[in-house]
Amino acid sequence: MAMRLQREFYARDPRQVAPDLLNKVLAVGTCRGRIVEVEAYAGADDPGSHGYRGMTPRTEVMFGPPGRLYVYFTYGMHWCANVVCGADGECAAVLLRALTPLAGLEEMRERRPAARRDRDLCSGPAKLAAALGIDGGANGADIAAADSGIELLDDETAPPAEPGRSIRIGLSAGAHLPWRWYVPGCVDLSR
DNA sequence: ACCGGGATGTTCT
DNA sequence: GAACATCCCGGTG
Repeated sequence: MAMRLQREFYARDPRQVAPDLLNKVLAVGTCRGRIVEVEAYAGADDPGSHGYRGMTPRTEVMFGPPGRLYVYFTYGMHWCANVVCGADGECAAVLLRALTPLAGLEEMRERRPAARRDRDLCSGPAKLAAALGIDGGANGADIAAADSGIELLDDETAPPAEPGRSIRIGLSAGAHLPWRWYVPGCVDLSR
């Protein structure tokens, strides 16, 4: 029996939440995927965070209450999804970087025609957002609420006892901070 | 396999 | 005007 993650789960430092999110399940409509790669973004301490220079219209959700989705548009064509963490007023989030597809694969293939194999469907932050149909309309969605169309579930698969850890991908500022976690050996990780 | 470049437009300086 | 928490395609070996 899969249980929705409660708000207290998110109301912590994103560097604690991030490894705990490994092997949790993201559900959007009939599509489901198991989280296998994440990155933590803190606010004031973190030059890699969108919120490093303070709140702007784009980053407002990141500074708000935990358990919401922060969805941003990048490179002129891609959406990426974060889970907002920490206390209300703090800037903190965890970027969802890769999933193992579990259900709704046919729908994902339709949304991601460029994916040649199923392991390419969700193996990157913009890929998984596209596969599950997450876009700007989901920004600010409260995934801890009972009536949320987007959910994070615990199906009692424990996170890896020894998760892989590395620096974050694609950053210039804050590139040295080792705030990426992943399921070692998983074939669905990003490139 | 690896590498290089183009797509595309919002956001902030 | 530059940067960007990316992806895809087409080249070469």
